[in-house]
Amino acid sequence: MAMPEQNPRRRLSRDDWAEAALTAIAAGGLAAVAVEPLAARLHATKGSFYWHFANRDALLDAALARWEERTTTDVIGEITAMDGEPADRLRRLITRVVGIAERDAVGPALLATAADERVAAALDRVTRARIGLIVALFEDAGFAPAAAHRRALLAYSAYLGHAELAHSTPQVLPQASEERRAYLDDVLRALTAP
Amino acid sequence: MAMPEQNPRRRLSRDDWAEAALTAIAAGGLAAVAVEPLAARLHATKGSFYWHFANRDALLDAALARWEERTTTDVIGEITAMDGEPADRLRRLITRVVGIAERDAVGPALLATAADERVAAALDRVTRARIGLIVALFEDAGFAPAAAHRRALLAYSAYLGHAELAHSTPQVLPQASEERRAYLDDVLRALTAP
DNA sequence: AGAAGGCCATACGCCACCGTATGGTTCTCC
DNA sequence: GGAGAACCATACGGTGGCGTATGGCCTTCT
Repeated sequence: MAMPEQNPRRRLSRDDWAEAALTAIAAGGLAAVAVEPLAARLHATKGSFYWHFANRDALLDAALARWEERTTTDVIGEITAMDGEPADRLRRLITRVVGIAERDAVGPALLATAADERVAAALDRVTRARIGLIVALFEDAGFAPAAAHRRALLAYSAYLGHAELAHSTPQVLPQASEERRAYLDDVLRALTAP
Repeated sequence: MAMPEQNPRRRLSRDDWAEAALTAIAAGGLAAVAVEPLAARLHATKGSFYWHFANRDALLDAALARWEERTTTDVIGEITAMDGEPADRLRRLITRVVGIAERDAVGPALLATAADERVAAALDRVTRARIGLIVALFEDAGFAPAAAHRRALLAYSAYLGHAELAHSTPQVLPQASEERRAYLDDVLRALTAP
């Protein structure tokens, strides 16, 4: 719940607005991206906004691009650059990515607004990139392509569902860190079963 | 995309409005539930709405209650009333429920609006009921309580994720029915592994 | 120092939606 | 077949958000 827009910075950048838009999406979905309320949160007015952006749509585009890069490019780069056993890499990907998902609510919010064309396009790219990464990991782990794809789909579905649970009804998820570890172990065991 | 509100029925019931609200939620999230557009779709005016409901909030409550009953009570009743091997019941639950999920977009839309108190409450009840059912199935299948709970969580996460994928980027899911069968087999195998 | 342009506040018209008020239809039941 | 209730349309004021216009400040460069 950190609100980085509090510091008394006078002049705002385009990125400040995009970031605020992402915060709004996480909090209330696409519909929550409204220029005037955003301006209020940033202690500015529409005058500032409409200098940086042509309109609300342009802001959405910028926010989506920002999210897409942050949640795909960065993580995927980190994992592919990693070495070690496939099982280890899978484990690290999961722990890493689950941590991110539990903090960031933008993804779930966007999934609900897949009706919007631009959102659908961004989701499509992100989804394929992520699944592609997981498929590669399973293939490295020795699964045949078709089987690897199925397992990757299952793994990614479980990831998405976990992210949803984490931000909608987190109480049902294991809280204590030992329980979390046991759960992760079990998930990995199931996902990598014969 | 069936729009059941087309038939030239003159007078509307409370349930007609609730149903239209659910359709709107599925299409555009909570924010899409707007009285006047809904009235237009139903070929009526606000005059009708405000006779049946006190305000927009009352409509949301009614819609949520309707969804909650439909997606919990009904399915759970059907499965618990079922007999047969645990594995069979699990399989039938999955096929049954995945079919529903792929058609109905209300769940994903609500997950994105968990910020709303009433939505959170409904989600909490639905989530617990569903997970409870799955836990019971895994226990019947011979898993110890803790392990059954972990597996149920994984299964339910996968289900949620699958629902998300089905309505946001369905292209990544297996399309042909043989592929779907192979995928389902693999998922069941993974979920019920040692 | 002063001019130019980057950055922002204020004020305005517009539209979509909410909720209310009020009067008209259309059922239902005797 | 007429009274009362159920149901609905129309019209209205209020609010919040979008986008534009315009003028002012603040920085930067010369």
